[in-house]
Amino acid sequence: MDEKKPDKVIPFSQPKVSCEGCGMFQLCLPIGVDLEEFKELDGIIQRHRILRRGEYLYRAGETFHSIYAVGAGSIKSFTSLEDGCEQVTGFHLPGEMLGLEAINEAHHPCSAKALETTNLCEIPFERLGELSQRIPVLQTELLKVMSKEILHDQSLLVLLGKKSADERLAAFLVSISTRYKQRGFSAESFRLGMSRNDIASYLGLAVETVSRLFTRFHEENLLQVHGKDITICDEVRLHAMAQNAKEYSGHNARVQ
Amino acid sequence: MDEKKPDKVIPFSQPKVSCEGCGMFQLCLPIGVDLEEFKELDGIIQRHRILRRGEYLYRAGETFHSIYAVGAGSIKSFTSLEDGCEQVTGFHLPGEMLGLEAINEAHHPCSAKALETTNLCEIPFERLGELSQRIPVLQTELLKVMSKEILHDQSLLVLLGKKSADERLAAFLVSISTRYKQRGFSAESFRLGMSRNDIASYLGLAVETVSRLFTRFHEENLLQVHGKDITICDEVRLHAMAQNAKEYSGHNARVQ
DNA sequence: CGAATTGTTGAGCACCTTCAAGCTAAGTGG
DNA sequence: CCACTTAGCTTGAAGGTGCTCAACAATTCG
Repeated sequence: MDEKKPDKVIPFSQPKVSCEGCGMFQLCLPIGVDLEEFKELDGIIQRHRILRRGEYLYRAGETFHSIYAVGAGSIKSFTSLEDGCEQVTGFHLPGEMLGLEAINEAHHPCSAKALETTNLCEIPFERLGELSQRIPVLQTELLKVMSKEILHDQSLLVLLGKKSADERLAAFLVSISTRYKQRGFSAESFRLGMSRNDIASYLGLAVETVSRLFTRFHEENLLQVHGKDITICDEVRLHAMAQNAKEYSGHNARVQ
Repeated sequence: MDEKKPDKVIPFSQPKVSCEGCGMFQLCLPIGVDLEEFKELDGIIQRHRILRRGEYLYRAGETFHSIYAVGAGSIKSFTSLEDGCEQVTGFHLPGEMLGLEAINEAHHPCSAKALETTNLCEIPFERLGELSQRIPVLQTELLKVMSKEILHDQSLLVLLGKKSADERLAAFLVSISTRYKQRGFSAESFRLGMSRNDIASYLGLAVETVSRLFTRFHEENLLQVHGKDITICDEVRLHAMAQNAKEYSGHNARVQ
């Protein structure tokens, strides 16, 4: 795990970049791991697994080995219900992790599928466990990532439990926008990798409702919508709406 | 479990029972921690914090120090929205843990309040971190508990995203029943510590709807309902309903 | 280019919410 | 101990939000 032959530079073809060379470097395991420690971590990570649109990363029921970090592209997590329909439980954008919900069990409780061509880092959980035994910061980071996931799910609970359809879509867009921004991408313009169906499932709405909302948001000059390409026009109002759809309308929300 | 100094018996007043003496012993940190290790864990746990009905364990925004395990009684977790109304995010029964969602932040993202007289063990997170650095099994267990929480939240997402009111209440009752059973209590008869309002919030429904459902379930001989005291009469049908309300009705669901 | 999948739009209706009133239970003070 | 107050629960009636069904448009893909 320590001694490294100079295999860092790979001839060509497969873009096998080490974490240090990866744009997502500070993002996957955010901070505080010093360089020596980091090399150990780098050593266990299996880099650049690539999936094409529609391919599965794992399926519900498969045995759990690794957690994953998204490099470029996007992934959806979902559970399939008895009657065949899916409930989308999360979208994973560049720099985000997935697979954490499986740690408790021997097998994955949900499936993960690429929404577009996506590359990921695979982190064998067994070895990550050993490693974080030795590297306190790593343990803390791991717990934080999991805690963050819990937090995210709970904010989703509020969304599904209390919010109207308007508020849900607004909150969804704000969330995506914020996450892109954190990763250094544009917060105003982005492409939604997922289908309207996926969005509807995630937000607990019918597809038709989501579709109607997009056109209405467009008419109200909140957004520019061209299929999957979204541009946020009135960020302030969208934020206000994400919290409370009734108060926003008409008069501008007070400008922060 | 073998050599014990006679410090087990405490003079009197404050019922300061060690974990070994606690009925929830194997439940909080389920398994596999050997005795020596366990004593270390036992050493950092602050036992028997007691709350009366309505008292807060912590409030949203307070700084995070500890996670908690419920001994007897029950706790609700909830976030308060801008407009004052609450979204209940979880109920915590004997043997279950709470506070995990705060690990990522310095402060608690939600509040926790006792639904009845409740005693808890407080586990300072800082020291638990150090300890699990030394005791691999403990680290694994901690991750598992968190992963389980994620899993639970995700099953709730499905509930709120896809299920009808009938299915939601049925699933809720099945969940409570199952959890009591796991802890060695009756799976058929139990008292719901929370108000109808709390249940409604948790399930994303109006209070009136929940109330109506209880009376309907009673009329259909699924349950006996006397205020907060519930007895499950037709467990099979309730289970079937929790998954798919339409298929269940009339004809018996196939018996497992 | 044609087939298939995905997205949009419209109309009607169902489920659940909202509003409103009465009821029960619990806690308080005289 | 009872009257009073208050909060919580139940029940009814009306209305709206979002769903279902259905047809059509647009996009993707072989």
